[in-house]
Amino acid sequence: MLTTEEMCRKFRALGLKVTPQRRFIFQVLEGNPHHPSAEAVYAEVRAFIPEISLATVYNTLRELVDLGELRELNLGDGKSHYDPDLSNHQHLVCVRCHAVADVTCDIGGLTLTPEQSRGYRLLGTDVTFYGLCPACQQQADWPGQALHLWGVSPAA
Amino acid sequence: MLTTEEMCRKFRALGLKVTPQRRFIFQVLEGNPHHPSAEAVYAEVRAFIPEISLATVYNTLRELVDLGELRELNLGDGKSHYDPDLSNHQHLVCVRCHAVADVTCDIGGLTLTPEQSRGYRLLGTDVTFYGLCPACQQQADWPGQALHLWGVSPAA
DNA sequence: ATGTATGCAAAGCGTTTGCATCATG
DNA sequence: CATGATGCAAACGCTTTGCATACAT
Repeated sequence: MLTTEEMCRKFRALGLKVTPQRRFIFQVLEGNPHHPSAEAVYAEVRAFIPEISLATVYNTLRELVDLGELRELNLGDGKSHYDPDLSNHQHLVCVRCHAVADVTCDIGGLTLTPEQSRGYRLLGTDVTFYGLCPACQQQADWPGQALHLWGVSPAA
Repeated sequence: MLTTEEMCRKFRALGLKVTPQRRFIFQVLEGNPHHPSAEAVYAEVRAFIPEISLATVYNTLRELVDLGELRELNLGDGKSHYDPDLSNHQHLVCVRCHAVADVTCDIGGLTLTPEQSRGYRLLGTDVTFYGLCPACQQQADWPGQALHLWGVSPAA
């Protein structure tokens, strides 16, 4: 994502208005490494604008996603998470507590042959790694059955 | 997933009961290549048991997923899809109509170094390709902005 | 006979939308 | 001043759950 000031300029250039609500949302997202959910962004922005509504947060997040300034992530917990880091990186997600670590790994080898792509025009590839984070490995109460929730290929 | 008969045996062995509802759900899923949603499974099973409830379908699908007999897929359309094919394969999803093609491509090169895995115990890797299916490439009404909805690394 | 599964309906959760009001450009 | 954004609350779609009844074992 661009910096807050650059985002404000971009919004104005597109005929969109820069409200205090939007500016604070930009600010909360700028450089945010925590992959926050909409609710988490809402909570953070409320520290600055207590009256902001959750709907405004959702609307602004969607605009940023549509503008290509924000990545929407599915971490498997049923809610969308948002990542302002547009650089080529992947995510390593804890299947138990949904903690996320950024991973930079070369996925250049992942190409589809013409037979494999079946006439699809390939637009992008999502690679997500699933595992147990250090903290959750300590916990004894993990049933161990939930890997299947993730539609995942077994680890090598 | 196992065959319907094998699934019935497995359920009984686990102390779970084999009802006509469950047997038909197994049957609809067995070898099903269509990555159906819960609603789609419900529709198909209703052809055999018109009185079955959607809740029963959801409950049985979840049991199968928990038993590791069914893969739950997120195709980006907001609902879960189910895949009885447990073999190592990936999915190529149309970002416009959510059509799905199975892809078998070697992801063995996707390994994380110890520094990359940050102490996580790696359980699996999800690779999903996004693109435009042949039919949707014909449509002119595609805004082309929605790639960002997918948290995706740009195509090579 | 025991205990689990079922159907139904309601609740739950994340997200979107309608509408009157407000404020940016 | 005109258009687009806001807040609120209601609606939404998917999924889960509570409960009384029915059925598999």
